[in-house]
Amino acid sequence: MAGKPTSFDIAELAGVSQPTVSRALRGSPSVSEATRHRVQEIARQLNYKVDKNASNLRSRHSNTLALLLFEDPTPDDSMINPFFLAMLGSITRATARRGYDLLVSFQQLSSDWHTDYEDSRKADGLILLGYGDYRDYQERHARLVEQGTHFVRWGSEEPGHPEVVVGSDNRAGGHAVTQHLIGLGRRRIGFIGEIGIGSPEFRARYDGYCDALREAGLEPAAQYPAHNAEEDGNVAARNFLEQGVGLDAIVCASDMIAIGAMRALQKAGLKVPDDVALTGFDDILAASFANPPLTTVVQDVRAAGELLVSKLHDLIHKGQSVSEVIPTRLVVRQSSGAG
Amino acid sequence: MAGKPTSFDIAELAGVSQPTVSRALRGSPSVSEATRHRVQEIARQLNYKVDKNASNLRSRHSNTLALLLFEDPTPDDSMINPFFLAMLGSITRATARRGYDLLVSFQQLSSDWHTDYEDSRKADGLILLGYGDYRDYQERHARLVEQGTHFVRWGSEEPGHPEVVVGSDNRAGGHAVTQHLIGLGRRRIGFIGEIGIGSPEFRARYDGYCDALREAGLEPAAQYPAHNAEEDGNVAARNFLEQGVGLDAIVCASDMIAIGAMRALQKAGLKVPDDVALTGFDDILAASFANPPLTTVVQDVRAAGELLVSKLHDLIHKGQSVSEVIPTRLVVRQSSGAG
DNA sequence: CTGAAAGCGCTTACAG
DNA sequence: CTGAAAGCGCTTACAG
Repeated sequence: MAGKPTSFDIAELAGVSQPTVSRALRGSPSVSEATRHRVQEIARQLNYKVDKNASNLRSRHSNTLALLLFEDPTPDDSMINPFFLAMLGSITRATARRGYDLLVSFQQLSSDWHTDYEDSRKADGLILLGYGDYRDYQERHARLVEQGTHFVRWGSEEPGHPEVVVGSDNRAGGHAVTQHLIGLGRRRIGFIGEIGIGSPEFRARYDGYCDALREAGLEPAAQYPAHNAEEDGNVAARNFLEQGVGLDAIVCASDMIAIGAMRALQKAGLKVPDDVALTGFDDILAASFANPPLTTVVQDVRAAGELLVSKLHDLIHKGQSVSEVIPTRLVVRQSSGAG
Repeated sequence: MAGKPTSFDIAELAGVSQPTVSRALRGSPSVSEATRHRVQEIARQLNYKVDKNASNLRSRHSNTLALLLFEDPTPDDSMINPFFLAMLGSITRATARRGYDLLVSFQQLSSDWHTDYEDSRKADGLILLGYGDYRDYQERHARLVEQGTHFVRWGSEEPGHPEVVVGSDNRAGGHAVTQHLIGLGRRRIGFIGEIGIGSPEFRARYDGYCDALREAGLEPAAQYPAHNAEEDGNVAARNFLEQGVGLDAIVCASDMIAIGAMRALQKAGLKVPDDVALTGFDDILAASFANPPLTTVVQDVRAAGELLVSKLHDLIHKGQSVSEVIPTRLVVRQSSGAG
């Protein structure tokens, strides 16, 4: 027996047929306990492992999930958004718990990702993670649905799309954090973050911000676009300052944006939170180390990973599942001026 | 043609044999350009993708790399070390650049990882990433070598082991940061971090710390163990304080440890850096947001991912490669009391 | 440059 | 409970 042992080698040693080895190793109930024990013992001794390519080919599923991470407009090689990195960790754990392998891939929105994984039978299903420009995404999305690909997406539900989406309650989060600032006496509250069609999650946070203001009889004071990057937050805050918009608080669409905005404000000699209160969204690790520490909205990353995987599992095995919105939670630290 | 198209479907439509389709799609030079064009065009129209399970089975390689992330003694479900998360991002990018798929898996040091991937032909090679307890690792390591598994490891080279290792120059990093503190006039400098056999990287940082002190005619003032976690750093610093060890600086074996130590010092009413200077290692995102921002040693994560993947590639295709040490770089921020 | 044949190592009917 | 046969969809000799 040269090279790696096969099921035929085990069969010969165990004195049974090769299919019986296959059944025994998979724990089929139609194999006698004695046979199963003998086969498993021999397999163990020979360090035999089932060839996944062969078994996947025959059984027509791979027991593998693919995580496709598609990134912002600026997919430079620098840094991945820390929130997605945390999601990646959580998803990896959740797939392992369910006995799947996980294939991870960075994607450009423009590439062929929509066909590459399930079509080539590398994966039984896809997890889509990213802030995608929705207009661009929609064509591909239609293809996925049409081809019967199993997939779940992280983000916001889009009306009229039957896909399974798991996401945070961004609107409630934006509402909670804005209400918190209002309760602390802030009145001229601005917002930093994209609110266009390409950024539905930021948009929902913005909508929650507007809701809270209107409930309090206030108006949105100002809004500046920014993608989820420190530099974008920095630039947006500088714009606020240059234009002399007098704000006493800024709700930022993400922690990275807030950290960038904080840098701009402090550089301009303003005190956070005394002159301007500042809040983030995500609760990435760095948020609690900002100076002052950032009041923010926690996204439950652990639940997110668990739900994405379990729903994809249902889609694969039961043919259906439903979207779900995960509650968010306000974390009050010093940047909002509480206490 | 029900279900997904196969190479036979393409062959029939193109009026050639099925092996010719296979060759044309792989860009074999022994196919006429006309045939190749015709086949590729038909494949595109039908949205045909080569079945990876079949091609892997036949060709006996998977074009997939597996990243096995094995974690610290306390593999709770909480959080993955941010440095490893950054490495994960970098490795994912590097594998994609080389056309490999990446399988990601968390491993317990105690589990069967050493056989599970290459043996089952899920991957052509393994990337091992983690602070492993070396004693535990060695048995498995021997098995990997013995079975001819292709693998590279992140970390420190171990004498007498022929494996390919990529890692930072931890000793030089520990030396540089300690020398920096000495240059600023600090004299009683402690160290927080494990230095046992199970933590070779922390140990190397410690050795560099000792080197720098001795060169300056100083002695290591104190050392406390800590794994790479905020809480461990916090506990270690509290121990220093309780025991009344008078220190004017502490070199921490990682940023997470330093952040925890900073919390303990500040809680005790000490000023960083005025009373005690503090330094980290890794340069995770949170390091620059600590208060005060953390002087630390940068590990070149991008180079790390690139080298791990290219060396594993060489191992797979040329049968050999060599270990490499990546230079580190000191980043001076305020926690060390400079400027 | 192309085709007919074989075979990678399994799992799945089917038969007993 | 077990086995003989077939076949998943490719790639690889081999022949021409």
